[in-house]
Amino acid sequence: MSPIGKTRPTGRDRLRDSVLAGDLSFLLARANALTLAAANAALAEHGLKARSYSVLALAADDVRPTQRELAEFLRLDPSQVVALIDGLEKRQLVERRTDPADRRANVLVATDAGRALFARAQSSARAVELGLLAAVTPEDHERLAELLRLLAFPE
Amino acid sequence: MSPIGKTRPTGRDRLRDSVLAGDLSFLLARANALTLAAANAALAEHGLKARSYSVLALAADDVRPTQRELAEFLRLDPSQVVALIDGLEKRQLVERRTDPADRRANVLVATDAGRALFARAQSSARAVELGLLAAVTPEDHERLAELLRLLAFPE
DNA sequence: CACGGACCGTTGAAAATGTCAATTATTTGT
DNA sequence: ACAAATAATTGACATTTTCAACGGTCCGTG
Repeated sequence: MSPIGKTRPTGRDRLRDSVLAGDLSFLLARANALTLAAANAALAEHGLKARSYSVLALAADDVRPTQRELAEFLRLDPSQVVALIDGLEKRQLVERRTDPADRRANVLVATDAGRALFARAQSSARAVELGLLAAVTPEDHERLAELLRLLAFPE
Repeated sequence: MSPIGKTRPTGRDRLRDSVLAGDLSFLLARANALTLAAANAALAEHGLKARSYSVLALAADDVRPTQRELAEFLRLDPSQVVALIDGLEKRQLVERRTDPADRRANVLVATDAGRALFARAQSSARAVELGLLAAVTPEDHERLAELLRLLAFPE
């Protein structure tokens, strides 16, 4: 054994060998930051951001979520959901329908224009996602999604 | 084949079967949101947040990063790094040393108090991380980290 | 050597997001 | 019928993000 302690990689990216780089929270945060930036850039041409895209996706998917469900699913404050839907509704992409089963609640549905825009936006989003996953083998795509699901939806 | 279209899970969590739930960006965002909240809660007792913890970690690890390196590594604006370091420096956890090789740049080093606090904070952070990974098998921990690294550090 | 252009950290302002408490309308349980 | 709980909304406030401008320093070229 050499008596010398840690050999310090003096190169470009010494930081990548720090303890932090093994930290799951950090890796998640950084991966998320890059992904989010790429997604927002790609969605901009459709006048969307990741947030509004998510809301539109759920509306277009005929899930008929209430605003509360949206808030919890997207981890947003209910008041942010209000603003988000206001924006989409003003553009006629989405409509609030009062839930017949509970007149306090609104259920979100997409208009035809909303569905059309979502279809276009989705293909942009998919393209970006494939680009980000370039270094990951196809079978690992699903593995990654599975593992993330465990973190994203703890029982 | 049944002529009926999509069978709609009418249960608690129909949203989890939506197209969005297969979206990597969404899973990353949600996993990150939960993880970040848990980390912040655990770090609060040490007067830290995920951000300041990350900075302290790099300082304590003797990586001697410049502020610019910190900004890029943590995906922050350089001005945010200034504020972050100001906070830690005021608490004497960290010091700015002007880089002898480039007097424009500051290099960040941890004080003894900073190292001590980091050691304590790190064990809180690890405990939280293990809790979040409860549903993931130990060998998948590393697999997940590997996959996230590919996203977090595209060559 | 001197100069211009690039780069580092810092400041400050503006925009976007996040957090929270209060309000109205409705539901639910008793 | 009533009290407590819940859905959406509003408005206030804090935190975070984003950006442009500035002084000090470095580097390459003339």
